[in-house]
Parts: sequence; structure tokens; C-alpha cells
Amino acid sequence: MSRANEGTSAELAGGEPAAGGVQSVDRTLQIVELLARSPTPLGVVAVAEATGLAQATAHRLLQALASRGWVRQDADRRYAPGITMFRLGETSQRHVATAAQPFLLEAASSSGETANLAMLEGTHAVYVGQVPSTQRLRTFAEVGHRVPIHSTAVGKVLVAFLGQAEITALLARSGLPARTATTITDPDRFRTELASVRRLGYALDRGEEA
DNA sequence: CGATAGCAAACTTTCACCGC
DNA sequence: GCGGTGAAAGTTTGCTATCG
Repeated sequence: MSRANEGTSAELAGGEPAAGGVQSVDRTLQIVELLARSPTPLGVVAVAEATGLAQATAHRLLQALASRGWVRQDADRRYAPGITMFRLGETSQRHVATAAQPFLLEAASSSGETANLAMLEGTHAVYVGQVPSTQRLRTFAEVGHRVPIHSTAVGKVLVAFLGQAEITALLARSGLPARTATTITDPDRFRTELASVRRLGYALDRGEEA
């Protein structure tokens, strides 16, 4: 019987290993996060492989999640996010959006542009709230959409005000892959860009025109 | 081949007890 | 009252066999 070989399972599933938590809860949440990220439903074997869990373990945890609506099982017995996950996400998004609404309205009103609220999630920014511009020509970003931090304005804003150590770690993980011909792929150039964003941010904070 | 169940072992949690 | 320790109970897990 060996369980020591499951130590890297969280990294395989894309999450961080829990520090001193309940192992089964950590594993269950790994599965939840895996299914939430997957564009297609996954079978028990795929879930087990991605998380580093034994098939039996993955199956038991999936059954527990299914019994409470966190996952649903398709006709072909593959698993996908369930209604509970959907409700929780919707509730969470609504709480954040409600709290941010006055600030977004003010930003949209004063700038005449679409105001977006985004949160940092790993090497990506996730749109969690939005007040659209009234102008006919406007940018379009869907709430819930994930975008890379290094190739989007919202991502740069989120990263610009982090500490240097955090930025270095983030760049190491991101790798700055090119998405378009104009994507910044050089870390030094990206840091310069972040400095510009910071200067602009401080200027706006002082009430100066951009 | 993938899903499921049984079993034994390992692990976690709870609780009582003790010393400070 | 608080923290540390050990035993018991409960839970979780991997291996393996079986089923569809």
C-alpha cells in the first residue's frame, strides 16, 4: 500500500497542494476545479489521470459530488459540472458584481468607455463584472471570460501593482507566449509596460488627465 | 475498456487523560 | 483553562476482481 506517490497530484490537476488540510477535501476540490476547466465532459479514467488519483478513488469522489449536484453524469457516463457548481458561481459573481457596480458605473460614466472588473486567477485575468459603454463602437468582453495577463490591458492593470517578486513568479509561470504579432514576449519590455501602467494609474488617482 | 464493488491497510479525527 | 499525548473509532484509500 503506497500513498506517498500521490504528493504531486494537485500540481497535475493544476492546483496547489493543500497545506495541512483534509486530504479528501483537497482531492475533491481538485476534481471540481478540473471539471470546471475542462471544455468537455471527462470519464473516471481521465479524471483519475489528471488528478493522479486511483480510478476507484476518483469514482467515489465523483459519486459523492454527483449526489449533491456538484457534477452531473452524461448518458455516456462522463462527468461535467453540475447545477450546484453553476449556482455557486452565479451567486459568487453576483456578490462581486453588486459590490463593484457603483464604481463601474462611475468609471463608465466618466470615461464614456466600457468599465470592466476582473480578478487575477493564476496567469489569467477573469472578467467578473461589467458596465458597457453607451457608444456604438465599444470593446466586448464577456463576464466569466479568462484572458492572459500579458496580452490584455486588464491583465496588465492587475499585475502592475503587484510586488516585484510576485511579478517575477507570474512571468516565470506565464512564459509570455505570443498571441498576436504585437504581443509583448520579452520580460524586460513587459516590465517597462507595467511601469507605464503604474504611472498612468497614479496620475488618474491624483485626478490628472490620462 | 471503463465502471463498480469488496477488502485490508493507512490515515484522520475525536476524546479522555495528564501535566503545567 | 490550555496544550500535549495516546488510544479508539471512523474515514479514506489503493489494489484487485468482476461486470457490462
